[in-house]
Amino acid sequence: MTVSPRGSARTEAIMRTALELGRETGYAKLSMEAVAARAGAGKHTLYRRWPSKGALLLDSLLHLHAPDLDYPDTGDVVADLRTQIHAAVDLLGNPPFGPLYRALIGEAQHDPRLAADLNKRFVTPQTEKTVARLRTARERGELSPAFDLDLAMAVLSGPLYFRLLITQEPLTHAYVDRLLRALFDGMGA
Amino acid sequence: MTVSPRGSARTEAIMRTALELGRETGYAKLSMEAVAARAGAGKHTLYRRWPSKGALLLDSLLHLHAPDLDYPDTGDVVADLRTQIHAAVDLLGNPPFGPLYRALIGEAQHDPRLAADLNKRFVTPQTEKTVARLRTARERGELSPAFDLDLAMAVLSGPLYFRLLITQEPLTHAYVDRLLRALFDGMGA
Amino acid sequence: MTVSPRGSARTEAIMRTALELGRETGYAKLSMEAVAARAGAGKHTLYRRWPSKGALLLDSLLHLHAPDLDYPDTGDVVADLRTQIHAAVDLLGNPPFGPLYRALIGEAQHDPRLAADLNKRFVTPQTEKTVARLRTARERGELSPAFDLDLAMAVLSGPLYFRLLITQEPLTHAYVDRLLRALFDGMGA
Amino acid sequence: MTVSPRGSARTEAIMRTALELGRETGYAKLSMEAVAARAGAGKHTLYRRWPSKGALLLDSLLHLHAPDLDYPDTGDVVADLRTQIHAAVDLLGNPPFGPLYRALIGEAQHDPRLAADLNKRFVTPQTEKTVARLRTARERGELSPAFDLDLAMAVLSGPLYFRLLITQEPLTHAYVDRLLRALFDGMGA
DNA sequence: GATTAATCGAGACGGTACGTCTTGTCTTCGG
DNA sequence: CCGAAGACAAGACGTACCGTCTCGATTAATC
Repeated sequence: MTVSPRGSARTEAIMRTALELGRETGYAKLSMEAVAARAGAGKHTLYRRWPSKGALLLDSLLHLHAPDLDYPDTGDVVADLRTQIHAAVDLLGNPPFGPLYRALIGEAQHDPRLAADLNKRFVTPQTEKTVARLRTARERGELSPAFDLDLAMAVLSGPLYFRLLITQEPLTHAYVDRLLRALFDGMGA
Repeated sequence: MTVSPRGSARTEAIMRTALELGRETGYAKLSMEAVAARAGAGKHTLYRRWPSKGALLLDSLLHLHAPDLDYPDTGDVVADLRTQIHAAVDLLGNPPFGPLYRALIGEAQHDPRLAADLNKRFVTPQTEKTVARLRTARERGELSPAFDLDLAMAVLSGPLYFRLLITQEPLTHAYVDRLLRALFDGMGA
Repeated sequence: MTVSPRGSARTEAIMRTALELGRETGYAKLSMEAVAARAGAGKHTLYRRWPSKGALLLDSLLHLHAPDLDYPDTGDVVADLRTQIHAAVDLLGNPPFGPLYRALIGEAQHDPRLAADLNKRFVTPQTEKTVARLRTARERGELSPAFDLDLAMAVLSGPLYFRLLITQEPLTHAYVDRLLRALFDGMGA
Repeated sequence: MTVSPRGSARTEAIMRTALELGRETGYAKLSMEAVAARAGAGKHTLYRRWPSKGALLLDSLLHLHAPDLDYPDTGDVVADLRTQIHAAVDLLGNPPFGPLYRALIGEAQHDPRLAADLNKRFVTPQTEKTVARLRTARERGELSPAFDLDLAMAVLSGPLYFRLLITQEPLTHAYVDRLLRALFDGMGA
């Protein structure tokens, strides 16, 4: 990608401003107009780079809070999952990432392009890392050959997103641990 | 001269119009203005009843598609959950309820009052019914005394909402069955 | 509990409230709605009596500040005119009558019915009194038989209204005296 | 795609539309909304230029009917005044200027900023021209050194405005002539 | 005194316009 | 020649009044 250094500097400044405003006023009150004004940029300059405020914010979030959610591999899959999901939950459940991420998912419900982007650039990579770590464990025999990797992923993520988006209860480490126990030790039915 | 119906007649007519427009144009393009115009109502009449288009749509959805998601009790808890969650998934995963419900959850991400309403009037009642049915089963000894009711609820709901809101994969009966099997038979870890 | 007065008592109370509000907020911010609310009256009760806020205010002004602008007849026409026009100018040039009267004339520019009422109930009676006093003087020989009564009237009133409505300079006794001198002694052309 | 004219072209088009609508529907029924719609302009574009419909109409009237009321100087002050006031009366007493001018004066009664503008941009310049012509005559000795210029001005204008705004009798040349005669020949008191 | 009939308050209702805001496109002009 | 600055059309926002209309509750006049 051949962007002039001046261009990318401009781009970064705008993204920084977007996050700043997002943090201050919340996503709902954020407008391309306001970001342009605050950043001292023309609106055209924003629209040239991002098609919507959702795209701008997604980009800003990923560039400036580039989440480092890579999996450790200590040999103990449960411990590794625990480590990593605790980190994920700390990221998603707290400012500044959390509220903006929630807002982006909200926006994505009426904007299919944003939904696709969000999936492609954040959700899918994360889920794939988790599935990959589980697969490694299954290959090593830590998990039964019939272990349903995708379903396990969903059982871990789903309840967290449900809390984040629906009930808005806090995402705690304790809750993650309950989920892991249920997943690997069973519900005791 | 045409007399405007008062009170609840007016209210219902507006809600019907709101859903109609919601179905036609989608939530994003819906405006209080348009609903008022189509319903032949003054804007004030809408704002007198609902503080936002989110509130209007939530109300419309619940009044006019009053979901009948009561649990059967055949004595077999797994079969009963299956019956009921299949029904829930048919409702949430298809028009007209599905898309509008998704949109409302989206809107709720920037509107705390709507989020609270959504929980109070739809989500919480549904989860409580599920938890109640599970509790009955536990009291009868169908489930172990240590069975974590809330967690089970979350394991069933979470992945469905994750599909609905994040990955937008279809909500199938088969997927529900996979979840139920995982919950009651374990993951085979 | 609260007793609603009927008939003319109600009417007077509303008029009093109208003037009160007019004084406080100015004519522009006055609304039938506000008068009704402040007076603890239904809007219907106002519209039953007056077709517009202009009509209400005109009525209120004339009933509650019933101007006593009758002419003295001391035998000296100039002195009598002077007395009376000084009084008129004190009324029109000062609160509460002045500002509301100005506003009514303003409103009358887009409301022909109000214009007609204003003329019939206030302006014409006043001019006729002046003309009558002048006619008496002419009949007594104080003025020449060719003296143009209507024109004299206009020369006295016109400049005062011009100040009131256009330049908004104060209406002073001194200015009235200058006008009277010009009228009776000539401009010295 | 149609390109919207910018700047002064847009401004003129809007003013033309405003007068057009003013003529058709009258000032009272005129709305910023309607002007914007008819002109194919956004409402913001109107509000960017004028703070109120009064300001818009005043501007429109002065730009598009720029009254040419300059005084001739034939050496005969009475004849010159007569010529010029006849012209003024033709302008003020007839459409399209007359009714809109009346409406503006009406509006100015509740809008001090409009009142100030009206004075500054129309009334004062006209009166000053008249006073200047009279002053020239006084300096030449056509009028007595004691001749009260401002008062003469008021005696000529006042009755005309009185007719325009209060009694709504027509502004005729004959009436102007009566006024001039009274002013220069006296009332014959 | 009981029964009408009118009058009242309260405020819902369909409308219209307000003045503000944001969106995404298009122009202008300075560096 | 690019980019800031912002003009522009479009149209929704939420508010304010308009004048009409129900709705019961009071009140006064008639029986």
